[in-house]
Amino acid sequence: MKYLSRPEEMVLLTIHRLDEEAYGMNIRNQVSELTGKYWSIGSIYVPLDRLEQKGFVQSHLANPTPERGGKSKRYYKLTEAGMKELKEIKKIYSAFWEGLPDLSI
Amino acid sequence: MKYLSRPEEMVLLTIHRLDEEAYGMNIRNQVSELTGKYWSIGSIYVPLDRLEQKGFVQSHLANPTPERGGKSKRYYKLTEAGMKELKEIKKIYSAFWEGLPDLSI
DNA sequence: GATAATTTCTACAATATAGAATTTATCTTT
DNA sequence: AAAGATAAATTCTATATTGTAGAAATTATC
Repeated sequence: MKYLSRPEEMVLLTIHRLDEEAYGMNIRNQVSELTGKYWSIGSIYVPLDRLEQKGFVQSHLANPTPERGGKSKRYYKLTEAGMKELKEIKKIYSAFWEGLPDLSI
Repeated sequence: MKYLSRPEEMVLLTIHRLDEEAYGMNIRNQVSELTGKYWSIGSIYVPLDRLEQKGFVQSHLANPTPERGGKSKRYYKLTEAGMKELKEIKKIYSAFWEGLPDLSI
């Protein structure tokens, strides 16, 4: 795509928002909350993988926590490129939305 | 998709912006101008068709004009559903962007 | 051993993107 | 004034990429 797709953008913004708490399931919860819709596991993890492939985020596996349950959390953070991409898309976006009757930003 | 894709959104906003002058080639020119990038013919017409299938725009073929050249223009306008969709996406979008360090809307 | 929280993996559906082909009007030339 | 050249626009089609769902696997505590 020429730009971040919408799910990619939502996930990327959510990683930024969650900061130190940005791991898969948490991201999913936050996206669900902000949109009010159901997001399948894949609809979060697949974009996450692709964002990492494109160099917009970096991840690392954390050590197990004392809470019950499974695999270690994989934490994500934005890279410089990721931040730059967000700024780019915000600029373009504003150009499209500005000055429209009934819809000004 | 859960929401308008980004190209769909750009095309839809541009139709709204161009108002009475919203036909394919004109939409393409405007999108190219606002993004500063190349947009192929298909990358405009395919989303246009899908927007119409989904009921977000309506089109009609105009009569030939006195200028030289080919097929009649097909003009597009937003439907009620299209306008509603834009408002919906704007609301969601704001929720994701608001209150972020370095990126507030 | 059961259960829980998380990630990994995989398949299929939908959308993005490019550009050739087609259509149909005016322009140009004779 | 007819015939071919040219131009503006749309329609069509194929391939690449992205979206979406959920089963399977992993690994911790109860």
